[in-house]
Amino acid sequence: MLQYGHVLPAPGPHGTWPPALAWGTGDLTLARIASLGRVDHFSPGATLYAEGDVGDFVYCVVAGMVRTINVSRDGNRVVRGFHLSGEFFGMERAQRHASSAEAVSDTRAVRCSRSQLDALAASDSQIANALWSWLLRMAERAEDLSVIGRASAAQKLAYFLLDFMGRVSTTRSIDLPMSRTDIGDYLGLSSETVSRTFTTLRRDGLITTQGRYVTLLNPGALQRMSGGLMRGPS
Amino acid sequence: MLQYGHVLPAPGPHGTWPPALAWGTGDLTLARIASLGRVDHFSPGATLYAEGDVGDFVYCVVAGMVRTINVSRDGNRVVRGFHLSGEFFGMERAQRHASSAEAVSDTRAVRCSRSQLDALAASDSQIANALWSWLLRMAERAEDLSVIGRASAAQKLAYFLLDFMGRVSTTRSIDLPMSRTDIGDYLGLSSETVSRTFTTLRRDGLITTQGRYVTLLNPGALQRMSGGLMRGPS
DNA sequence: CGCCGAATTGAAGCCAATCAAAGGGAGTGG
DNA sequence: CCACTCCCTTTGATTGGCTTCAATTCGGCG
Repeated sequence: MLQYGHVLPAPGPHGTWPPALAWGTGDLTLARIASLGRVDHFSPGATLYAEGDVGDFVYCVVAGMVRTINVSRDGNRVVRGFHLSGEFFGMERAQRHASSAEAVSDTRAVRCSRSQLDALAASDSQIANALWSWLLRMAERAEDLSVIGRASAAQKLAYFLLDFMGRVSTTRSIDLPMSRTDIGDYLGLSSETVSRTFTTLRRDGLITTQGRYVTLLNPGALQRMSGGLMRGPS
Repeated sequence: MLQYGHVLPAPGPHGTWPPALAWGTGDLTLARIASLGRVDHFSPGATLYAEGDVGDFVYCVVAGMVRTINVSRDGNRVVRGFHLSGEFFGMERAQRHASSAEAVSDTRAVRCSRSQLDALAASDSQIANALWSWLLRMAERAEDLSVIGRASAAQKLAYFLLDFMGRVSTTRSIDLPMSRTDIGDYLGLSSETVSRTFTTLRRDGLITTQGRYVTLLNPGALQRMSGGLMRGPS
């Protein structure tokens, strides 16, 4: 993180505020972005880039899922974010990547240089909008995360599920290809606690699970449970 | 934040990256900022503005300290930040303030409209630099806070003390006018735990305290204790 | 079928929150 | 000047939630 969202002051030198919020990952924009560069394939666990790598590139997920992570000196792992189809990642302040990026599931992602993306955004307002939406999302998520540290395991997981539901689908079923450990390292919980909390939510009739798929039976209750951490359906 | 792009050298689509990092709150800039508007005085506990207030104003602390806070529906208080002399606050994305601002100690602060500040920053590169530094600092602190949720009480407090030492003084003595409760609400701890942790650090010979003043006897040990949360001396 | 990693479940320990009480320090009024 | 009060801090005791360690089950794949 610490990508543009935290730092960029305005939606462009003379843009309106807030910018149109169409989270412009419709097929058109996604296809156009994908056409920017070569689409590479990554198997689960593959590394797209490592922390400290120099690279003036920006990435966009075309299919699958990518996680960005940090590993501290003492071996603690922090998952900074999960990135889904149509979402950008790898934009950072410094020239070196502050996080590593790994494929969670079978993933196709396109890499393009910043200059390319700049040029594209300048000529394509849809892409510019998509980028802006992304920035706003990053900023909001950063703010959420600063609050989520105080929350209980159930609150954190409820937040996590609602966040994913909002991002990934129009239905109440979501695909969670990442492991419990990944989720735990994202929310600041142990994998066992994540598992236990899933069990609790299941027992309380709030969700059902079948393998990687989770169905949110009662998003309203989850919303209430999350304690208003979510900032609207975004 | 997110409103200053028309004036500052946007690092986004068309700017250089990263921007120059001079943290330009030298006396000159501070004096110039203070000369921008009327300098108001606030007694401890006084409210500068409240969450939800509409106000197209930006603030800069001239002397004293300001805290920005949120109170959730169920009464939980979160301190978003402490703002010292020369630091800006009140810049927010929306037109309404997302947090309340209160004076911690006797405080003098200058308020100016965004348009005024824009104009000033456009004509004064020192002030533009100060604003940029402020944005970067905010970004870094946001990132720190997203990690600090995972830390132990001692790690959090060590981080807090080091952060303040870096901001407030060139010596190892810092003035902490805020209450234990304030610190706790900032770090996500109870006031009792903050107090206990101070006691522990004192007993271990890492700090001494006299009233509001804390002396860091062994910053290196605190640094190690904080687990590398701090990102350099900023 | 058997293997291996992940998920689940159980039991114990630890850290911080909470409840409760005692100890300063500053300001006020007698 | 002293006594009193109020608020914050400190310390103690208990509780609760999460982590850790450990064992079992589940699911995918050769």
